[in-house]
Amino acid sequence: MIASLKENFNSRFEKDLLEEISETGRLIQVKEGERLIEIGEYLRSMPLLISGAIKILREDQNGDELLLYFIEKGDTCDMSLICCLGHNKSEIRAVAELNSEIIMIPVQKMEEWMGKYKSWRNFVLQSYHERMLEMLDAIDNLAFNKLDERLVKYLKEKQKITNNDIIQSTHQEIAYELYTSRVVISRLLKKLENTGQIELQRNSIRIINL
DNA sequence: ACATTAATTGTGT
DNA sequence: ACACAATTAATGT
Repeated sequence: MIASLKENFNSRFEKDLLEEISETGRLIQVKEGERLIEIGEYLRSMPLLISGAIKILREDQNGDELLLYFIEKGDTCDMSLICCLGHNKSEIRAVAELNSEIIMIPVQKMEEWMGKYKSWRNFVLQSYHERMLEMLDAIDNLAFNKLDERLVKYLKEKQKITNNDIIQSTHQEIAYELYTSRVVISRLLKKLENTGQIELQRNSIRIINL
């Protein structure tokens, strides 16, 4: 566990902290599609992502999902940070996008470390800041209805987390994540194909140049 | 190997 | 948004 921990967080955390993490955290493995956090749940530990990727979703009254953002290795889930600290219910759902490894840290410890380790405090604050900016960006895109931009961003993110130029999803799945209809996605993808940025295949999309 | 069905994608209204 | 055609994948016989 120490090894995988160091791989991702070595530069960020001091030695003592790394040790404490490996002592108190437990390493769990999740399979693709598994739900980590459900809306309304109380969180008693916070996740550090070692490998893989997690997607964070919001749900509306009808039970429809909207993709908020992805978490990659080396990140944590900021919503769960807030929930833990405030002892609130989760406002979001977390689903594993890929098979992933996660270290779960109990709330008490993370509170303790906030005072004890500067690197921990910085990590928390910085990732919180990053996510905040990303959220603002997402809100902009929603407000101005730039669906094509959202789609491009989605494709890029997916390319990044899978480390693969070929994206394995149907138009329907993408539409569901971006909260639109399949037809809209199909048309937008077609445009991107015509401008030579992607190549469309059945059940998959190849990214040429975004 | 073939036929049938279901799912995915493209397009016009 | 809806309807439908065309294409492809999945399944059973």
